[in-house]
Amino acid sequence: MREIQLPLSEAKQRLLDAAEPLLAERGFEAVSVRDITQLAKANVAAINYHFGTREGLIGWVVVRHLQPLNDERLARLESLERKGGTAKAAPVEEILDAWARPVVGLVRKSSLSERQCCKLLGRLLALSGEGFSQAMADHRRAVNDRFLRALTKSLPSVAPEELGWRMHWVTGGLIHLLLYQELPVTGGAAGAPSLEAVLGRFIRFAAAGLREGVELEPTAAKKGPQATFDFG
Amino acid sequence: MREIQLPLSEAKQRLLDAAEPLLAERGFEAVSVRDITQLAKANVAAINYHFGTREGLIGWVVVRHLQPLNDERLARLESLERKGGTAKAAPVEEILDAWARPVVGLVRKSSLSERQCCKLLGRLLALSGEGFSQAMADHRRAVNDRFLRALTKSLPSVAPEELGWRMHWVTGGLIHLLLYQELPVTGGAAGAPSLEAVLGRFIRFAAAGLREGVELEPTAAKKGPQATFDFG
DNA sequence: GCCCGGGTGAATCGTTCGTTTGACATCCGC
DNA sequence: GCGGATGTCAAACGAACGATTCACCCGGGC
Repeated sequence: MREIQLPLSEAKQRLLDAAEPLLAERGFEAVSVRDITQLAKANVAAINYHFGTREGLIGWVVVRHLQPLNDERLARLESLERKGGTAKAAPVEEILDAWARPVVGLVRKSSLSERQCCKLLGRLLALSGEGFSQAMADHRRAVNDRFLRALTKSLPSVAPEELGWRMHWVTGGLIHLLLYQELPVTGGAAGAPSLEAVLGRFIRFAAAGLREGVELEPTAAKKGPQATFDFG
Repeated sequence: MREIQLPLSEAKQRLLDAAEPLLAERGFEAVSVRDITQLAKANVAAINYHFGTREGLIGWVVVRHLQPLNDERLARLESLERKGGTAKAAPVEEILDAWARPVVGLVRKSSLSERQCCKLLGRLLALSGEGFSQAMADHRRAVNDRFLRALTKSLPSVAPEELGWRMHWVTGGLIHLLLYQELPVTGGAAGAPSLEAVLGRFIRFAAAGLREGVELEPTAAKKGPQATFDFG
């Protein structure tokens, strides 16, 4: 499922680099091809020439960010499961860490500012699969399934369907965190905490929510039908 | 702060009734005045005549839904605090109930379908105060402050700033719940649970997250500076 | 030298947008 | 009956949109 990262022509690169901060700040609907080409110092026709349509460019932005995110999520989860062996289930915090933490790697690697990259990622995640290519949508579903399975193994006393709902809400929390990270900071006495710190606190919060109702001595797992659950 | 609900002319009413399902389904940017007037069987000029501008109409939609929501939230919280007296703090679940549950009342009362009303409310909450009138923004801030204060009283061992962050994420969860309620349902063995049921499970989940780190015997509250925190 | 394909440029296409205009309809107080 | 609000209507406005056209430039192969 992991696609090769084909090298972009310099022109495509420049157009994408111009588009991304605009899309991050204003959202996908509020950016015109003229805004992008003007910032990229290119001609209006350039976008249609290189990407076919405006939506084609948006699609590139989507895969350029969500593909690495989902790849890294999967890689961390697999590393986690390899480390623990097949028998032992990974702790919830570590699963959530593998799920949420890759964001900081993307933000670091991106040429965008931290604020802009977070906003862009938040907007992309908020799409929830709408308007994705089939391959992207399938990949996303697969990652969701893998994480849900890991969580089910880690929290056998919580019904898988309930875990799906809870991850759905956790996803909403992460999106809100990425989109409006600056919101709660205003007026705070201390300075804004770093993204890593906020994510750490978010993971603890989310883990507690996922664990709700779990006794210290886990009851036997009630194996329900393994429904496909798309919590994104 | 509670504004009088001034009666609308029949034309305004009809335009708003036509606009709301469209805005719910497609979002605020993807609905044109012609879409609205066509559905309302009115003339294009009607919107500008009755609401000044397109944004004026959107503003009416905002207050028509968020004002009652925030009013009901405050009313329930006050009723909760009256019931418990000034000394005892309300349980987290009940505070969250007062915060989240009013949406089902709005959905019931609305002429929109449950799905559309939820989507519209989700979109409105996702605005997070952007593009609100000053009065609406102030009201929202006041409600947030009240709830944060109540939670701080109920969970004195959690730093108020931390509670602000956690409510920020809970807000994201609620928005995601309202916007994509249908998402996790596909493929589930059982039918879709009702909105009330989902909200109840969400409240339990959120309460567990808010309580994270709280010991059974609460430690002494560390009174930090009461920063204004806008978690919406 | 020559051509030819990849790429750029200015200009323009047709469409849709929010808003405005001015003529016309309707109703109420006088 | 008549004048003046109060709305509604078709038509048109200017601006912005995504997309396209066509002339042009430039580098490597024949």
